[in-house]
Amino acid sequence: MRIGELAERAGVSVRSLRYYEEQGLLQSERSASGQRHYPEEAVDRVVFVQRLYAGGLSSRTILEVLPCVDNPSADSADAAFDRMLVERARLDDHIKDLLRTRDALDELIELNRGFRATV
Amino acid sequence: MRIGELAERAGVSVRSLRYYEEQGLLQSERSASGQRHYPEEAVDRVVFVQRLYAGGLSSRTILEVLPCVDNPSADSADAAFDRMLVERARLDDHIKDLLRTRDALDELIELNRGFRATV
DNA sequence: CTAGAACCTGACATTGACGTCAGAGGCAAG
DNA sequence: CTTGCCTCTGACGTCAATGTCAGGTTCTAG
Repeated sequence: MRIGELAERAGVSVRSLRYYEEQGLLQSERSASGQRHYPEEAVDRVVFVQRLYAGGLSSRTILEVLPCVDNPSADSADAAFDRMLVERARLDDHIKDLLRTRDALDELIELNRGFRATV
Repeated sequence: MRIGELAERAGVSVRSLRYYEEQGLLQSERSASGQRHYPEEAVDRVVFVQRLYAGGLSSRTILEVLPCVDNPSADSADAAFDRMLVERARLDDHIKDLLRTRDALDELIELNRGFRATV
Protein backbone atom coordinates (compact mmCIF):
# COMPACT_ATOMS: atom_id res chain seq x y z
CA MET A 1 0.00 0.00 0.00
CA ARG A 2 1.10 3.61 -0.40
CA ILE A 3 1.85 6.03 2.37
CA GLY A 4 -1.57 7.66 2.47
CA GLU A 5 -3.38 4.40 3.07
CA LEU A 6 -0.89 3.32 5.72
CA ALA A 7 -1.30 6.64 7.47
CA GLU A 8 -5.05 6.33 7.54
CA ARG A 9 -5.10 2.71 8.63
CA ALA A 10 -2.55 3.27 11.36
CA GLY A 11 -4.11 6.51 12.48
CA VAL A 12 -1.11 8.74 12.03
CA SER A 13 -0.14 11.51 9.65
CA VAL A 14 1.79 11.01 6.46
CA ARG A 15 4.35 13.37 7.89
CA SER A 16 4.85 11.09 10.85
CA LEU A 17 5.48 8.05 8.66
CA ARG A 18 8.17 9.88 6.76
CA TYR A 19 9.63 10.96 10.05
CA TYR A 20 9.65 7.37 11.33
CA GLU A 21 11.52 6.29 8.24
CA GLU A 22 14.00 9.10 8.72
CA GLN A 23 14.56 7.83 12.27
CA GLY A 24 15.04 4.27 11.07
CA LEU A 25 11.86 3.00 12.72
CA LEU A 26 10.07 2.03 9.52
CA GLN A 27 11.28 0.70 6.18
CA SER A 28 9.69 1.08 2.77
CA GLU A 29 10.12 -0.24 -0.72
CA ARG A 30 10.38 2.43 -3.35
CA SER A 31 8.64 2.23 -6.72
CA ALA A 32 10.52 3.26 -9.84
CA SER A 33 9.17 6.76 -9.44
CA GLY A 34 10.31 6.95 -5.85
CA GLN A 35 7.02 6.40 -4.09
CA ARG A 36 6.99 4.44 -0.85
CA HIS A 37 5.18 1.11 -0.70
CA TYR A 38 4.47 -0.90 2.42
CA PRO A 39 3.34 -4.43 3.22
CA GLU A 40 0.35 -5.22 5.42
CA GLU A 41 2.52 -5.73 8.50
CA ALA A 42 3.54 -2.11 8.39
CA VAL A 43 0.21 -1.20 9.97
CA ASP A 44 0.98 -3.18 13.12
CA ARG A 45 4.49 -1.87 13.14
CA VAL A 46 3.35 1.73 13.10
CA VAL A 47 0.72 1.12 15.74
CA PHE A 48 3.35 -0.44 17.95
CA VAL A 49 5.75 2.42 17.44
CA GLN A 50 2.96 4.81 18.37
CA ARG A 51 2.37 2.83 21.53
CA LEU A 52 6.01 3.15 22.52
CA TYR A 53 5.93 6.87 21.82
CA ALA A 54 2.90 7.06 24.09
CA GLY A 55 4.97 5.34 26.75
CA GLY A 56 7.45 8.15 26.63
CA LEU A 57 10.18 6.43 24.65
CA SER A 58 12.13 8.63 22.26
CA SER A 59 12.81 7.75 18.64
CA ARG A 60 16.33 6.77 19.54
CA THR A 61 15.21 4.52 22.35
CA ILE A 62 12.56 2.87 20.20
CA LEU A 63 15.24 2.24 17.63
CA GLU A 64 17.34 0.52 20.25
CA VAL A 65 14.47 -1.69 21.30
CA LEU A 66 13.21 -2.71 17.88
CA PRO A 67 15.61 -5.65 17.44
CA CYS A 68 13.50 -7.42 20.05
CA VAL A 69 10.53 -7.03 17.76
CA ASP A 70 12.18 -7.79 14.45
CA ASN A 71 14.46 -10.58 15.48
CA PRO A 72 14.09 -11.84 19.03
CA SER A 73 16.93 -14.28 18.71
CA ALA A 74 19.39 -14.21 21.54
CA ASP A 75 22.55 -12.89 19.99
CA SER A 76 21.32 -9.86 18.06
CA ALA A 77 19.00 -8.50 20.68
CA ASP A 78 21.10 -8.49 23.80
CA ALA A 79 21.41 -4.77 24.39
CA ALA A 80 17.90 -4.27 23.07
CA PHE A 81 16.53 -6.65 25.66
CA ASP A 82 18.30 -4.89 28.49
CA ARG A 83 17.10 -1.58 27.23
CA MET A 84 13.58 -2.87 27.13
CA LEU A 85 13.76 -3.87 30.78
CA VAL A 86 15.05 -0.43 31.68
CA GLU A 87 12.25 1.26 29.79
CA ARG A 88 9.68 -1.03 31.33
CA ALA A 89 10.89 0.00 34.77
CA ARG A 90 10.92 3.67 33.83
CA LEU A 91 7.38 3.44 32.52
CA ASP A 92 6.30 1.69 35.68
CA ASP A 93 7.75 4.50 37.78
CA HIS A 94 6.04 7.05 35.60
CA ILE A 95 2.69 5.30 36.00
CA LYS A 96 3.12 5.25 39.77
CA ASP A 97 3.84 8.96 39.71
CA LEU A 98 0.74 9.63 37.66
CA LEU A 99 -1.32 7.57 40.08
CA ARG A 100 -0.08 9.79 42.88
CA THR A 101 -1.10 12.83 40.88
CA ARG A 102 -4.50 11.33 40.27
CA ASP A 103 -4.86 10.67 43.99
CA ALA A 104 -3.91 14.28 44.73
CA LEU A 105 -6.57 15.46 42.31
CA ASP A 106 -9.12 13.14 43.88
CA GLU A 107 -8.35 14.54 47.31
CA LEU A 108 -8.77 18.05 46.04
CA ILE A 109 -12.00 17.13 44.32
CA GLU A 110 -13.39 15.63 47.49
CA LEU A 111 -12.34 18.67 49.48
CA ASN A 112 -14.12 20.92 47.06
CA ARG A 113 -17.18 18.71 46.94
CA GLY A 114 -17.42 19.16 50.69
CA PHE A 115 -17.40 22.92 50.41
CA ARG A 116 -19.85 22.90 47.56
CA ALA A 117 -22.29 20.65 49.34
CA THR A 118 -22.54 22.77 52.47
CA VAL A 119 -22.86 26.13 50.70
CA MET B 1 12.64 32.65 52.53
CA ARG B 2 14.38 33.73 49.35
CA ILE B 3 14.11 32.10 45.98
CA GLY B 4 17.21 29.95 46.25
CA GLU B 5 16.03 28.26 49.41
CA LEU B 6 12.56 27.70 48.03
CA ALA B 7 14.04 26.18 44.90
CA GLU B 8 16.16 23.78 46.88
CA ARG B 9 13.43 22.80 49.32
CA ALA B 10 10.87 22.26 46.58
CA GLY B 11 13.35 20.51 44.33
CA VAL B 12 13.05 22.80 41.33
CA SER B 13 15.29 25.35 39.66
CA VAL B 14 15.28 29.04 40.44
CA ARG B 15 14.47 29.61 36.81
CA SER B 16 11.33 27.52 37.14
CA LEU B 17 10.11 29.51 40.13
CA ARG B 18 10.42 32.76 38.22
CA TYR B 19 8.58 31.11 35.36
CA TYR B 20 5.78 30.00 37.67
CA GLU B 21 5.40 33.55 38.88
CA GLU B 22 5.31 34.79 35.32
CA GLN B 23 2.51 32.32 34.63
CA GLY B 24 0.58 33.43 37.70
CA LEU B 25 1.02 30.14 39.52
CA LEU B 26 3.07 31.51 42.39
CA GLN B 27 3.07 34.84 44.20
CA SER B 28 5.92 36.52 46.02
CA GLU B 29 6.49 39.50 48.24
CA ARG B 30 9.24 41.79 47.10
CA SER B 31 11.78 43.32 49.43
CA ALA B 32 12.75 46.98 49.01
CA SER B 33 15.57 45.92 46.73
CA GLY B 34 13.28 43.82 44.60
CA GLN B 35 14.15 40.38 45.86
CA ARG B 36 11.42 37.78 46.10
CA HIS B 37 10.40 36.45 49.49
CA TYR B 38 8.15 33.50 50.15
CA PRO B 39 6.27 32.07 53.15
CA GLU B 40 6.62 28.46 54.27
CA GLU B 41 3.48 27.40 52.44
CA ALA B 42 5.15 28.22 49.14
CA VAL B 43 7.04 24.93 49.36
CA ASP B 44 3.85 22.88 49.28
CA ARG B 45 2.45 25.12 46.61
CA VAL B 46 5.40 24.53 44.34
CA VAL B 47 5.40 20.80 45.00
CA PHE B 48 1.74 20.68 44.10
CA VAL B 49 2.26 22.63 40.93
CA GLN B 50 5.05 20.23 40.00
CA ARG B 51 2.68 17.35 40.60
CA LEU B 52 0.14 18.82 38.22
CA TYR B 53 2.83 19.42 35.62
CA ALA B 54 3.74 15.77 36.00
CA GLY B 55 0.12 14.93 35.33
CA GLY B 56 0.34 16.62 31.98
CA LEU B 57 -1.48 19.83 32.84
CA SER B 58 -0.20 22.97 31.15
CA SER B 59 0.54 26.20 32.97
CA ARG B 60 -2.69 27.65 31.71
CA THR B 61 -4.71 24.69 32.89
CA ILE B 62 -3.05 24.70 36.28
CA LEU B 63 -3.91 28.37 36.54
CA GLU B 64 -7.54 27.57 35.84
CA VAL B 65 -7.59 24.90 38.51
CA LEU B 66 -5.82 26.77 41.28
CA PRO B 67 -8.93 28.54 42.62
CA CYS B 68 -9.94 25.13 43.98
CA VAL B 69 -6.74 25.11 45.99
CA ASP B 70 -6.70 28.70 47.13
CA ASN B 71 -10.34 29.25 47.83
CA PRO B 72 -12.57 26.21 47.56
CA SER B 73 -15.72 28.17 48.22
CA ALA B 74 -18.55 27.47 45.85
CA ASP B 75 -18.91 30.67 43.93
CA SER B 76 -15.37 31.48 42.93
CA ALA B 77 -14.36 28.00 41.94
CA ASP B 78 -17.17 26.84 39.70
CA ALA B 79 -15.32 26.68 36.41
CA ALA B 80 -12.19 25.56 38.20
CA PHE B 81 -14.04 22.61 39.69
CA ASP B 82 -15.39 21.52 36.34
CA ARG B 83 -11.99 21.87 34.82
CA MET B 84 -10.54 19.72 37.54
CA LEU B 85 -12.99 16.94 36.79
CA VAL B 86 -12.10 17.10 33.13
CA GLU B 87 -8.41 16.90 33.88
CA ARG B 88 -8.94 14.06 36.29
CA ALA B 89 -10.70 12.12 33.55
CA ARG B 90 -8.00 12.96 31.02
CA LEU B 91 -5.32 11.80 33.39
CA ASP B 92 -7.22 8.60 34.03
CA ASP B 93 -7.40 7.90 30.31
CA HIS B 94 -3.73 8.60 29.98
CA ILE B 95 -2.89 6.18 32.78
CA LYS B 96 -4.99 3.47 31.14
CA ASP B 97 -3.11 4.07 27.91
CA LEU B 98 0.22 3.76 29.67
CA LEU B 99 -0.92 0.54 31.31
CA ARG B 100 -1.65 -0.85 27.87
CA THR B 101 1.81 0.16 26.76
CA ARG B 102 3.32 -1.51 29.80
CA ASP B 103 1.36 -4.67 29.00
CA ALA B 104 2.64 -4.56 25.43
CA LEU B 105 6.19 -4.27 26.72
CA ASP B 106 5.61 -7.14 29.12
CA GLU B 107 4.37 -9.34 26.31
CA LEU B 108 7.40 -8.51 24.24
CA ILE B 109 9.68 -9.17 27.18
CA GLU B 110 8.11 -12.57 27.76
CA LEU B 111 8.39 -13.42 24.08
CA ASN B 112 12.05 -12.54 24.11
CA ARG B 113 12.65 -14.41 27.33
CA GLY B 114 11.29 -17.48 25.57
CA PHE B 115 13.73 -17.16 22.73
CA ARG B 116 16.61 -16.44 25.04
CA ALA B 117 15.88 -19.44 27.23
CA THR B 118 15.82 -21.98 24.42
CA VAL B 119 18.92 -20.74 22.63
C1' DC C 1 35.50 47.26 53.29
C1' DT C 2 35.63 43.52 50.24
C1' DA C 3 35.18 39.06 48.02
C1' DG C 4 31.98 35.99 46.65
C1' DA C 5 27.47 34.17 46.84
C1' DA C 6 22.79 35.04 45.60
C1' DC C 7 19.58 37.84 43.28
C1' DC C 8 17.54 40.84 39.48
C1' DT C 9 15.71 41.53 34.37
C1' DG C 10 15.78 40.41 29.69
C1' DA C 11 16.53 37.65 26.02
C1' DC C 12 18.04 34.01 23.22
C1' DA C 13 18.73 28.67 22.99
C1' DT C 14 17.01 23.97 23.49
C1' DT C 15 14.41 19.63 22.58
C1' DG C 16 11.39 16.38 19.82
C1' DA C 17 7.74 15.00 17.21
C1' DC C 18 5.58 16.67 14.35
C1' DG C 19 2.71 20.80 11.17
C1' DT C 20 2.93 23.23 7.14
C1' DC C 21 4.28 25.25 2.90
C1' DA C 22 6.64 25.41 -1.66
C1' DG C 23 7.66 23.59 -5.93
C1' DA C 24 7.58 19.58 -8.73
C1' DG C 25 6.42 15.07 -10.37
C1' DG C 26 3.17 10.81 -10.52
C1' DC C 27 -1.19 8.29 -11.31
C1' DA C 28 -6.17 6.87 -12.17
C1' DA C 29 -10.55 8.22 -14.33
C1' DG C 30 -13.30 10.39 -17.70
C1' DC D 1 -5.25 14.83 -22.40
C1' DT D 2 -6.43 16.93 -18.48
C1' DT D 3 -8.33 17.47 -13.98
C1' DG D 4 -7.54 16.45 -9.40
C1' DC D 5 -5.59 13.86 -5.90
C1' DC D 6 -1.42 11.58 -4.11
C1' DT D 7 3.43 11.64 -3.42
C1' DC D 8 8.21 13.47 -3.35
C1' DT D 9 12.17 16.39 -1.02
C1' DG D 10 13.63 20.12 1.67
C1' DA D 11 13.15 23.44 4.89
C1' DC D 12 11.24 26.37 8.17
C1' DG D 13 7.61 26.86 12.04
C1' DT D 14 5.64 25.28 16.54
C1' DC D 15 5.02 24.67 21.49
C1' DA D 16 6.23 24.67 26.43
C1' DA D 17 9.01 24.38 30.23
C1' DT D 18 13.40 25.27 31.19
C1' DG D 19 18.63 26.12 30.37
C1' DT D 20 21.81 29.60 29.91
C1' DC D 21 24.21 33.84 29.30
C1' DA D 22 24.97 38.84 29.99
C1' DG D 23 25.31 42.77 32.64
C1' DG D 24 24.20 44.71 36.80
C1' DT D 25 22.66 44.96 41.96
C1' DT D 26 22.43 43.12 46.71
C1' DC D 27 23.43 40.57 50.66
C1' DT D 28 26.59 38.32 54.00
C1' DA D 29 30.66 36.67 56.23
C1' DG D 30 35.17 37.82 57.57
